[in-house]
Amino acid sequence: MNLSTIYEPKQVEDKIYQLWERSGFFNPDKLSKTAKKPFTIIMPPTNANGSLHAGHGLVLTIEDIMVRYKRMRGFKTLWLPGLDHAGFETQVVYEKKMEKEGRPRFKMAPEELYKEILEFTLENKKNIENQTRKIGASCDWSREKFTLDSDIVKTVHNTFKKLFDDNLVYRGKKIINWCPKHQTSLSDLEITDKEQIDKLYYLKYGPFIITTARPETKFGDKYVVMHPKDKRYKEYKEGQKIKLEWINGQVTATVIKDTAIDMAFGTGVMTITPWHDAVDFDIAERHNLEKEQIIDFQGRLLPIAKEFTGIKIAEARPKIIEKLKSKGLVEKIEDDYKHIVKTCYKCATVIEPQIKNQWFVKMKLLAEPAIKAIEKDEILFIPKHYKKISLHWLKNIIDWNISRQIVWGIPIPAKICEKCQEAVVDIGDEAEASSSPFANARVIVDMGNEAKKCKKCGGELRKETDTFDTWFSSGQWPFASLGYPNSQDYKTFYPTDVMETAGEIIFFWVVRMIMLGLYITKKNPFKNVYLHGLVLDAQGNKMSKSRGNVINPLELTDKYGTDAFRMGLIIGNTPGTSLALDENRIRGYRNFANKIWNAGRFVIANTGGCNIRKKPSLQKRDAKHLAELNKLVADVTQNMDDFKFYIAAEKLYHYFWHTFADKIIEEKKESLKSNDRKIKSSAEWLLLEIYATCLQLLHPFMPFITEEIYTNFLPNWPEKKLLIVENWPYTKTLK
RNA sequence: GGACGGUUAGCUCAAUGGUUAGAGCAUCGCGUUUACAUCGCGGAGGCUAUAGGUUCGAAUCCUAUACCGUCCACCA
Repeated sequence: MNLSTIYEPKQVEDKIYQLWERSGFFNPDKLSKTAKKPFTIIMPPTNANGSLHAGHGLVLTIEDIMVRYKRMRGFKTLWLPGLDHAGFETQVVYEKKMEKEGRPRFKMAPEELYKEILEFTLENKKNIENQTRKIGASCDWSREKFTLDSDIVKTVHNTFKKLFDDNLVYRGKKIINWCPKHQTSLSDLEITDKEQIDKLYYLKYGPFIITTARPETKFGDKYVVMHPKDKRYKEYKEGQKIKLEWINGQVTATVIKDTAIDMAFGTGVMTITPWHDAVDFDIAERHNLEKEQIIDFQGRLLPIAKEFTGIKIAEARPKIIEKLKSKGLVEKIEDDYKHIVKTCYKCATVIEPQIKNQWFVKMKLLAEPAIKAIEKDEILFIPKHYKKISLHWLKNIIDWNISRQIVWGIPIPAKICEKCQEAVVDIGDEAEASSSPFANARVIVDMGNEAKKCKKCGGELRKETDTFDTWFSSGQWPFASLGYPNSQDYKTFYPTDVMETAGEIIFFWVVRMIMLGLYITKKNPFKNVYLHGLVLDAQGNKMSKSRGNVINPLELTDKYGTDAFRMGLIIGNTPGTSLALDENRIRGYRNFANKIWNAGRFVIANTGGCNIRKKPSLQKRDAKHLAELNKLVADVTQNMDDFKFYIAAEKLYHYFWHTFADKIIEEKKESLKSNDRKIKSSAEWLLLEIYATCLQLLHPFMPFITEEIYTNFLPNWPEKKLLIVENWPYTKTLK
């Protein structure tokens, strides 16, 4: 190894990745026949709407470590990569792009928009795949899946049909979260609470004083609600009618008593707007009250507002108050009313609750088996506290709105009667599923055409235009991506072993995968859930485009090498806690890579004739060093099995640098000069043995440099393989 | 209002009830001995947030308090 004293990652990484890809060992079918026991990780499908960020770097590194370790342990190891169309997320990204280009989205035909986003996604695909390779991910590209592949769409449709047939899906006119900017409904998880200070208005409503922060919704209010036990209002009876003067003239109010009222808030009386408030909606449902829309889906007032019709609500509010003042209906106004408003998690627009016909999944029954599985520890969470968090959420679960009014997604395979709104789920004759991923993703899913007229009323049926919440399809990813129900892969690799993803999306994704997996396959989709935290910048701030502190992982791998980048992500990062990504640390691990390189140069130069398979009788001190190494192997193996990669990596770092390089090599320099053949050969064998073993142990963490040295510079001995499929040293110590 | 975390060296974080609580970065001193200056050797830096308790033994387990953070929740 007559090479430079500096390790040059750029001259190594691409070459080595190609070597691995050509070897075929990413594919479990190409591994040794002795590899029988499967080990499976399904990669969280990458959003196909941009580039990799540091968080992806962490996902790929952690999973690659697990996968490389298990592969070396002799498992039939599958790491299945995937891409997510990421419905709403991608459409938002694309709309922003269109906005910049000055092209309004809502003027575009849905098919056109779909086509453009598909093209955009395909462009990103190559980019993302190459970046994934740069991180060193040893995933099986031959099995790559995309959430819009026709076979995936088919699985998703079948699941939807089964839910519908089992009466677990319904189409209902319920109050939903409506984003006026994006013109779609959102699930409860896609809402961000924001604290805000507004005015609180005390208004005279007949004999009552009511409080509201949203006078613009009050046009249609005709129910006045109070707590049944409120003594202040005991003279008013349920159902009692009261004539009173309101914004646009006289109205008749009806008294309603409901325990949802907080007697301590304001005056203990409120009027309700069931169309635009979830609490009010519930009250109206309980008492079977009329509901009326006041604000349209663009956020403008409807004709019920008379002279305010067509005005945006923010603009209308002060004008309405002016009118109320002129009529003497304003009692007082508080300026510092602090309250929570719901906003769209993507654009921060204030959510306007609306009543709309939407598709919902009943979650209570689906949650029960998941609760049991988690309580019985059939699924283990790392870190443990996520068990409690999941259970708490599952036990308080509410129905899930799975329909979105966006084009970029899997169409909901249903028809709806124009007349009576009866829905038919019609998955029809789908085209045969294709085995080729992504390329065959279809723009529009073929729907069966059997149902033409409504069975109930004979009315015309129209195709549903809504698409699924993207999490509805990714919630089925473990079994869908493996080709449920008939494929050999599904039979071999499901249930999977580990689901590794960001703790942030535990409700969005992980828990829903458990529910849907159990519902469809009757099996837990995975045995372990490993959740990592956020990757923050060096100052501990969340990375965001607006803050301008986004770290591009590729810049770091370029600067310091992928191996150093990976070590920087792993060491000091315990599961579940966020990690401040400090460039200085990565530089430290680049130095470590260099240490490995130079120690290699020394070992190889001084052990030329040594055959590692022929162990000489060791000097006493050397035997002690070997015993110490074996202790390290046992410890590290245990750490790997316990998912404690941060400890394993740190131990290896320390052993290699401060024990092997600093002490053992220095000590053996004398022995290597010795004329006593016994002393010399003992030292040579020991150095080579320790060095080779360290390369094996370090390989999951630092795959490039270790493979490069192991394969290209270490002497050849019988049965030596590519490091990626070399036996994990533990198997040696077992003998 | 509920739930879940966290508090350890200047900074970022480890520590599987058991020697003297460890790393990296930063810092200070010394050192070019042909594997490596992307280096080596050495040092300084801690009442492990606070107060109790359990234990032969606690950073670690329990209780309370304080502060920081995250998530969930329908107060108009």
